[in-house]
Amino acid sequence: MSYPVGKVAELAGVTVRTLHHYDEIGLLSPSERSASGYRRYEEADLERLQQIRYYRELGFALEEIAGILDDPRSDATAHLRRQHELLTARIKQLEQMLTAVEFAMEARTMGIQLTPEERFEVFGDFNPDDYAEEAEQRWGGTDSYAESARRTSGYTKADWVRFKAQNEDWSRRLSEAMDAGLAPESAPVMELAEEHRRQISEWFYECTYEIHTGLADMYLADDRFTQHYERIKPGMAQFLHDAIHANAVTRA
Amino acid sequence: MSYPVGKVAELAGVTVRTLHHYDEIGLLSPSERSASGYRRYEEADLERLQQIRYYRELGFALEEIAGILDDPRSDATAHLRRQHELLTARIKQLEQMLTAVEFAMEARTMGIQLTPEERFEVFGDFNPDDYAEEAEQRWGGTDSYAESARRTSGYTKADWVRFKAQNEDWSRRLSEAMDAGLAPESAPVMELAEEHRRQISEWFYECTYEIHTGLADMYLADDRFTQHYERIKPGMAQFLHDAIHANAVTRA
DNA sequence: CTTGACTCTCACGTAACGGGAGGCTGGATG
DNA sequence: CATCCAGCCTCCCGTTACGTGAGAGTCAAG
Repeated sequence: MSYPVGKVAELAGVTVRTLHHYDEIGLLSPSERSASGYRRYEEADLERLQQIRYYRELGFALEEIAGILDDPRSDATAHLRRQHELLTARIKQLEQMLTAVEFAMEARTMGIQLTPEERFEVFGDFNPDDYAEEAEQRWGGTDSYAESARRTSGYTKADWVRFKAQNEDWSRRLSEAMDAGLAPESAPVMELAEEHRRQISEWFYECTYEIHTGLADMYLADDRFTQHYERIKPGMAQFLHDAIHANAVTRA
Repeated sequence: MSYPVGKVAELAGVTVRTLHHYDEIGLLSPSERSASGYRRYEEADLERLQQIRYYRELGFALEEIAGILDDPRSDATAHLRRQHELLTARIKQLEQMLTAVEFAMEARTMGIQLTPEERFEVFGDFNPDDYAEEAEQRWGGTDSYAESARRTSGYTKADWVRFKAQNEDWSRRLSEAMDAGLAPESAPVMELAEEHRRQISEWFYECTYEIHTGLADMYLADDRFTQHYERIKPGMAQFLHDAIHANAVTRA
């Protein structure tokens, strides 16, 4: 299954010209061309385009994106993790701007003058464009790279194997709890739910109880997730969902 | 009091070149020049620059911004109001992107394939740049302008006078309630707090209870706001603060 | 009175496309 | 089977919002 340029443009919400441009500069070249020279985009190309769109939205330059995506040290999961952090930071900043607007509004209705510093407080040290640059510095290519790269940017294959093992161990114990006839609300099962949450936090992003229950709902709402758990053990999706909710209620 | 170009650049978090550029295209020309030709920016220039920065951050083109800012139908308050709406919308979108990233992450750890539609769902109809364009359309220059302009973009002087009157009436009644020895937690005073909140919602932006209590805190934390109320009546800042909090607790 | 930081005005460079021109292609249709 | 017409191709020039010096004047401090 492959898609022509127009279809991809429509899907991704960009123009055909943009895709041509990405091809020209080598950022995203379709993995195939038809006999007549038509561009044909495969699934993998779409995934790359998805990453490109996210990084673009976060203010990265195309050349930087190329560098990031072609860096063999970070895989798809690492990108998602990084995007998660960047998005969180960005939202935080916009919320600050929102507060600043509300402040300015109140000041206006009361005829209060803002100081010059206050006017631009929120833009302060980082102007919005090169906050990508700031991220660059944090993750970029210099000294302290080694440490932060491990934490935020990319896991080694060994790490990945370790995570897989941890995760399988966890789902085995969850399965056993079900066999033992324990209730989702029981203490040991809630502890397993909590462990699940901590695993996500440790390996991917800070998983709040709110996010966690959101995931739990998704496990039931989306067939593919449901089936993932159902294949491990029938009833597990519902069981895990209930356990996560129970855990969130009692802990949060 | 006026500032040289370098100082302004530092304050606003832009380069000197950017200010030169804004001057060239007539978007922001300093209200004065020194004898030797140095640019001197006044307070009013800073306010305009502040507006420019916000609209830029929201994705508007410089020419559009010039049009918006020079539109005599909207004043500073209208801009703030509009920016509030746009920022809220933008944050909402980024939060959707965040959810999408979390989704993609979960999908990955379970080895689930995303459909092409899902990959770009969040970019869907509006690509992030021309969502300013979308806003343009909503507020821009065509048919249904008259209505929406009234609601979101600019108030007439008559409206403004009406608001001032409403507001003064309200603060008079608040003052009377204090004279009558009513407690901030009493029903009639909480009703006045609620009225305050509704006024903000009606005239400026949707003021949730959370935002409202935030404003209340600010009335105490920021001297200028405190003094605004203290000048109406000593103790009013604290009184209003308590009333808003009491109202939020019981209503929300 | 000199130095270093700041400012001025050209003027060319760049990133990320937009928007045609001119010409193939390929599935549907009379 | 010819004929559309939408979709695709490759140039190639235009645009926006600045970046980046070059060369020269300005100003407060020592």
